[in-house]
Amino acid sequence: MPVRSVEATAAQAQHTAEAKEDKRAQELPKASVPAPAVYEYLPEAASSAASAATQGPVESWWSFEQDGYVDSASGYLMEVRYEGDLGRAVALIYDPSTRSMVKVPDRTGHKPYFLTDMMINDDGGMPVNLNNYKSFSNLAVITKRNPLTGRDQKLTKVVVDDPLAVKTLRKVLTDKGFRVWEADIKYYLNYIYDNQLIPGMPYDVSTSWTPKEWRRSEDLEQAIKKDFAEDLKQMALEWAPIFEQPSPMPPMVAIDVEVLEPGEGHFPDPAKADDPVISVSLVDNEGRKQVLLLYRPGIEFTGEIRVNGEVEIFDSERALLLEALRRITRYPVVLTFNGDNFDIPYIYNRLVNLGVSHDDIPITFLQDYVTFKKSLHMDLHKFFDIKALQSYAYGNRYREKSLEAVAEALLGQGKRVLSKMINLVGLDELAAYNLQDAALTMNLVMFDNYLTWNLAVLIMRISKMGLEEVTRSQVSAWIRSTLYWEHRHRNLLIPSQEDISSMGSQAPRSAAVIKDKKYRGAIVLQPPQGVFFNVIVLDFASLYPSVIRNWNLSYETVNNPYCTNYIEVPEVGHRICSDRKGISSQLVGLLRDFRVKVYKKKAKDKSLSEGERRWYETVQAAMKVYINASYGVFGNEGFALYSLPVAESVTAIGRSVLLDTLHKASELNLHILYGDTDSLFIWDPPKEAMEEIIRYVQEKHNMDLDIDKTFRLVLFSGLKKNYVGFDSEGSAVVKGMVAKKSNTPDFIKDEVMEALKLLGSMQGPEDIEKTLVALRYKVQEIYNRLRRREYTLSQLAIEVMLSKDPKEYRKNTPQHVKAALFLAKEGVPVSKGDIIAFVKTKDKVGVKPVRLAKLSDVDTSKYLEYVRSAFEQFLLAFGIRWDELAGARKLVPE
DNA sequence: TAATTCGCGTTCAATG
DNA sequence: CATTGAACGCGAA
Repeated sequence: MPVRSVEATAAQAQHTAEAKEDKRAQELPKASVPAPAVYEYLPEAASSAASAATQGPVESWWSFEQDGYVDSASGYLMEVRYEGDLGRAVALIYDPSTRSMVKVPDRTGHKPYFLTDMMINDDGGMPVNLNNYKSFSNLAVITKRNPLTGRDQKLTKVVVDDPLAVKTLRKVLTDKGFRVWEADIKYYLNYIYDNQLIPGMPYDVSTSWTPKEWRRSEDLEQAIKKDFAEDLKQMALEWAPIFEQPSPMPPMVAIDVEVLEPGEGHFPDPAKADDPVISVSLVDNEGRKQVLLLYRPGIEFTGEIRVNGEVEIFDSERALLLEALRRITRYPVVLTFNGDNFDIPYIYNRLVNLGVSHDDIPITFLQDYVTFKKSLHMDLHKFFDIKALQSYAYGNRYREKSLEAVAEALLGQGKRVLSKMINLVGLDELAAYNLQDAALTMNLVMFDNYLTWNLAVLIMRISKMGLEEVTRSQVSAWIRSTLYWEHRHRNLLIPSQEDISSMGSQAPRSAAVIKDKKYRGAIVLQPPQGVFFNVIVLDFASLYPSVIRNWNLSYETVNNPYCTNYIEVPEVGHRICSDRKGISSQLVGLLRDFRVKVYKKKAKDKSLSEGERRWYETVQAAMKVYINASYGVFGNEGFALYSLPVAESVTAIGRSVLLDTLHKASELNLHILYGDTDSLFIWDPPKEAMEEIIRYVQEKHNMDLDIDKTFRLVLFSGLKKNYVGFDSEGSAVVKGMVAKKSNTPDFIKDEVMEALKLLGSMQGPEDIEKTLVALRYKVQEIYNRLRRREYTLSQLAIEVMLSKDPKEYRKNTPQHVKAALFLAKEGVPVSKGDIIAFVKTKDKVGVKPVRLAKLSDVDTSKYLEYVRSAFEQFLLAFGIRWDELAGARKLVPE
């Protein structure tokens, strides 16, 4: 939803919505447990404002609070914004000594600008006259090194008074045929880059920025000087403090808002805010829990539910909202779950509807999100939607990005279930429900010693983006930002995509295996079919990042005609410059070395405290997210430094390293069973040969080949990316199998896991026979249960995610979409990202949403097919087909 | 405003 | 009605 229009709509709605003020309560709600306080709204500063809060326009409700602007500050830099009213960048600084947020408008005189090749005439005049443009400030001649040519280049800096003017003036110049650079960078990021600031770190700021007592570690600096590559030492010393400095710990509050629902199947619209807010909850990181309720005739405390928090009842919705807002904005950091799209705009528009002036509401609508004038807003819905974090930091533990799903997966705690429609529940139940949501939101940031918060802070420091930006953008924006900052650090011109693509050939030189892909990826060896005892899995530690580092891969080092010395990439033939170090190669190398040589060790160092170890664990996790994505972004057309030859070279080198290692392995008479991208499965190897191959890879390729797993037993189905390994404790590692997939019904997953226990108990080949007998019995049992309908609907449910809105499916209508459309018809809203649970039915459509289905609708034979394919995958390892095991005739139901 | 390719299983829908 | 390629979702790396 375009946030700007929210504001406009609210403004228009303003005069229609007045005079909706709730009548004074005729009676107080009945006494309940705990006894609620009934408040009349009394602002702290002026009692004369008390009546104003419930009638007529509010005069200076907000301005009696300090606006927070200061000339100088000392504390953690959390965000930089551009404020149009001031016409300046404003830094938000968290000051730990007062535990508050202050705002420091720029005093360094920084202004928006962009670069062009239009040079000033000898007489000082301009080839294109920009003086007529209102926001034009001045021109300056500067010199930057062009990373593509490797040469210094004179450029004209076009300085303006307003970031919007960058857009106008760049067009003026490009229309005249001049080239422009760095015109797409958001102004506040330019401010950070030009001042070489590191968000998340402490500063003293007044007319200039000075780092404030950054923590250093003597030991670490020694280690860097000793262990890091020559070209990275200086950079590493400069970077080290960002991993050592403790993270800021400001007071935080999580909030959640409940609104009266407009009717069955309809949801409140934040753009209109027609329906009253009936409850606002605040839960902070020091244990305070508050809930502000709206009095409604007929809705009372039942006394049945204990509310774990302070409860207050307001007879005026406006007073409730203003008071809630007053409390919320005292906190430097505000957390929500979906606050960008719901809670915050709702509060804003609702207050406008209730007659409060825009200027009196300390909420601000920025370009991409909604926040507070003097506090930061972190929307966890956006944060947990960041794919790189989902997989590398949270281990893919959640799939759906709802509060319910994320909290259940990460905290083991769900939302409260309402006993009836929210409009009708008693006030105690409403309060408990509302509080629980805010508490879950707070916990998602605090669990595991503030893992989420610390991750955000570390990524701020690495990416050089403010908290609000970093928690709302994907990994490619982080990497772009880090690289831009490094370009400024080295006085390098940031090239345009066109500069990069026109430098050398961008055409792919390898054919992808899958159609519609741009270039070839990794090798997957064909595994055998069978049962193998004693299997060692070797894998390359961070193969692709190591390739990027060792081969000096970067957008400016690949196919660069300005280079004199080259190394050719095997198979694809791209030429890698060896004259100088590539910037992304260095960044990836730096993070990789920090992670491997320092922080993975520190995370396990028993001489450190538990708290320190957890911090370093988070540090290494943040680095992992970064380096793992570093290859992929170069293959993404949307990435600012997109370079197909870089991505293609990475995979080509990866393939050649794997193949060479494979070749060496066979020379050593090692029996390779399987391998995928960066791994090799070796059958019962002699120890010496293993040591030999590890040494070989180290010397020949300068890469770490590690023993990743030692399997007592591996079952190969004969399919790629599909096997089960058992370690010495008998616990199973299942890869790729039907039984592992999230869209497989639970009863199958459970039954397969049971069966795997049988298999895991095999000690040697002699046990195979009797295991098969047990398996046969198990399958028969499943069949019988299915036939007798002993599994519940939820065990039979198939859960599939809508990758787009149901209406967007044009070519096909998959089953989960059919079920989703069914739900939509029943008034249940369904949209992109939702997980649809359905069962297979005997009717013509063949599917039904679980919540609308009965056990008798279920088509048993379809489920038997599912069971078959799940079991067949590991039966294949024994060379047995399903029919042989189950006896085909017996298993045809009905 | 978007990290990549490789591989498998199920289902849809076009084709005859 | 059988066959087949494409669409789709999900996982491995």
